[in-house]
Amino acid sequence: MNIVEISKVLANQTRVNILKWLKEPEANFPPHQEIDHFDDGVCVGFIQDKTGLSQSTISTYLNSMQNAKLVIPTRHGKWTYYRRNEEVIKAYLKTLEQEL
Amino acid sequence: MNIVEISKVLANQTRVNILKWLKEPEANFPPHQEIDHFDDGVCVGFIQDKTGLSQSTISTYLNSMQNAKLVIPTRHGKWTYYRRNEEVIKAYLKTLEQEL
DNA sequence: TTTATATATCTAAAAATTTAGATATATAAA
DNA sequence: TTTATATATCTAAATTTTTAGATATATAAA
Repeated sequence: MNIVEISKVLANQTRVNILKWLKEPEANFPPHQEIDHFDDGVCVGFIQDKTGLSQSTISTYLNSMQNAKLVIPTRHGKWTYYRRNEEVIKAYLKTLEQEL
Repeated sequence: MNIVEISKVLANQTRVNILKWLKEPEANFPPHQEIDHFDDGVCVGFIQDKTGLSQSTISTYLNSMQNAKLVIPTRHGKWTYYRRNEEVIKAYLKTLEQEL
């Protein structure tokens, strides 16, 4: 858990939005077709649609968020679903409280 | 209180260090000559010495931290002292906890 | 097995950040 | 009132981030 690396992720409104949206996938995204739950998160395409940015940009964003361990990817067929990594998010907040 | 603006400040190890050092000026900086307390924080020169970066860089950093309202400057003679703005730091942590 | 679709990676241009030297300004000291 | 010192601002070069088009890869569908 790296404070500066995670802060870099949060230093961009779109990436903050993605993390927020993933808190309540049902409220923020349409239902998936192949899978009837959001247990593994939301597929890249839905996230891309919601941001309005290009596919490659969102893929890059999600990759940086994954590197910082803020999200966890799961592959289902040809889709990749991303969900929040609550443990790391909690650890980040706790560390900020203690050290900052 | 702007999450992205503050996260940008925290996206740099030196700036995070400065905030940490300012939590305990007595432990992290030599005593000031003209003023026998750290109530208004620490002068720019001491902060610069500790980081090893140039005077203009540290001034730029402190300016960005001041714009984000993370620190408060106070002028004493020819020195500018910077201290933490605990209210904004707390508000940032609270907002992150709620929204993130 | 060819085709379509979802996502990742490569590449590169534009924008932002980092960093420091030079200069300006404000104040204190001589 | 000239000089020295502390900090801020200006300028510019180097680096990093942002962003998207092009291409590659993985899987499903036909």
